[in-house]
Amino acid sequence: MTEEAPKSSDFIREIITEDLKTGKYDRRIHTRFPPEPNGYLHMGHAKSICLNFGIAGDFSGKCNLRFDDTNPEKEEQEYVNSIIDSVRWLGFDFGPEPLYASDYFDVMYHAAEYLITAGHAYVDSQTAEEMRENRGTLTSPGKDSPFRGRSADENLRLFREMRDGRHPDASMVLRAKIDMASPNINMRDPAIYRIKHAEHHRTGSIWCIYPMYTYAHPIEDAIEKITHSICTLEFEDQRPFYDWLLERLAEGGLLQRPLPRQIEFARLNLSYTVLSKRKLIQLVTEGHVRGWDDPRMPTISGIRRRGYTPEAVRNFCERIGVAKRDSMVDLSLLEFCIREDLNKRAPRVMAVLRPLRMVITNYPEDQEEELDAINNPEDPAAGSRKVPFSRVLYIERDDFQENPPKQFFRLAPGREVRLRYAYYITCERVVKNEQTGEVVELHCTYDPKTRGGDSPDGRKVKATLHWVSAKHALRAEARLYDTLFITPEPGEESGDFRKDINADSLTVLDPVHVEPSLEGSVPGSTYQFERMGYFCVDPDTTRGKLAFNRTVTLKDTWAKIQKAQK
RNA sequence: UGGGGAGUCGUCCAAUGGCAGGACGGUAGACUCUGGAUCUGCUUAUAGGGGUUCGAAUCCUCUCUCCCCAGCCA
Repeated sequence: MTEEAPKSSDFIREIITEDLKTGKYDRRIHTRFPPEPNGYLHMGHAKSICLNFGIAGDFSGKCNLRFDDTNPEKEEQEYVNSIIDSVRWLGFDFGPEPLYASDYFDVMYHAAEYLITAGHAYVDSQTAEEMRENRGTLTSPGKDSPFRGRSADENLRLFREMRDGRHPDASMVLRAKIDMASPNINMRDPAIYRIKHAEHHRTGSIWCIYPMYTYAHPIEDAIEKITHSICTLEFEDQRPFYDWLLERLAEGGLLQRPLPRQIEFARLNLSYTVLSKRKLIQLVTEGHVRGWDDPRMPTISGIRRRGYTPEAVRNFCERIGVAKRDSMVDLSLLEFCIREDLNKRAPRVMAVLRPLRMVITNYPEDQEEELDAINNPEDPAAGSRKVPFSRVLYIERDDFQENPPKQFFRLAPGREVRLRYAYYITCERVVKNEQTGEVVELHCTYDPKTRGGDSPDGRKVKATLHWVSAKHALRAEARLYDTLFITPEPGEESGDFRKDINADSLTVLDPVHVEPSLEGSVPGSTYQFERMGYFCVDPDTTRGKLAFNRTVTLKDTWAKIQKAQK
């Protein structure tokens, strides 16, 4: 079988294609996505997930979901659950169960004993401060620890005592013995095992020593026979150690070749948002948002609740590409992707967000009729539905102006417009609150001959308005979201991203009036509110009241004109 | 001032010695019972200098700028 080059390629897929050609890994491709369960997954992880699982798919390989759970103090089962959920939601299959680094603790421990025996590791009894001082600086070499010369026997004895709980946290640490003068600080005898008398979410209190990421990760990859270990740029300096460790272990016969290869790519940055676990956790704990799945959050659970689809996210990840240069992706691309997807699949409905009452004065008081409305012009198979019409309606407040500027061609006094799928109407009278001058109601007349929205005499109107029948409308709540931050790079100026938080990122509209066909909509279902945007039903919905999240607005030419005029 | 990376339209990604291209954005228009969608046009880039070559974004060289590394975090 000949491997076909994938359609969308990148430097990583090129490396893989080459490895396949040379038979380096016996024509086998195996990647992994290795999150630490210490937070919720976000869009940056989505990029990595799509890359790793995408490559597995492209090259008929496999991709493991593996929890990198080597630090019990920060990890929780709740995070494990949410991560599993997010990966599945994105549409990727890792089999019935994920894998866990903690399942390899025994192997890692024995590998450490081997390293000690072979003279490649030693127990250091320096304090953390002493270790830091002796590490040197970026420009000056480090100094050997006074404990560096301990015999293998003593090291082994001490390491076992560490394992057996005979020493308190931070009293000693196992270090790889490499070169304290290396220009690469990561090679200056990095710590590989530390003492932590902490309960692990999976191994409980079996262990009181835990491997460091630096040490654990290469071994995890090797155990799983990963071929290409793909990670982000900040691990680039770590690669020499990754290779060093695996080589030592292979030499000792603890691992078999071919060894996995680490490849680094640039992490995702998205304008007007933050993508770092530390910052996201802060947004949650400090109450800037309502939780990890707040629809304003760039977490997978957040965008999901916001109404994004897995298809849109995957498409986004494909469009942003993969490279090694630092970059900042425009939020507009993400929005484009979700509009593109929802345009094809979201049923259209009419909903009035900011209602203005309209009375059709020449429409009989007790008359009602049902008008045909198309469910999705992009999808003929979606069919049509009936929408009730009556004498009193709601239209959008923004669709009327008493003194319209030249480019405004919606409703105004004396002007005729179309009510979508209904009739042509003409504004005859504007009713105002005498005190405030606020427009409270419009009196209009309709042309019965235009039923359905077409004029037999061929006369044109410049605007079509959405509406709902007041009597039939369902009252609902709508949550409109704006970016969580007011600057493209939050915190860039001040150094504190919280200073750039958008105070108006959430607008709750209540009540909004939606057409009765929405009755009984279930959480997660998505609609296009015609002319307003894409909305999805929030889990907060109760039997009596629908709650909607605005996923994204429609492209709005009129808003653009208004903005340009300011 | 050590080491490791990276510099191509406003943004993201291509071009692997042979016409710098695509997408998003922006903009102008066509069409339209969503100021939506769709379609069309336009817009703008190889960090800088020197060199090799018939020919350089690509190779060599010098310079500049940006990012990462001094956790018993990952």
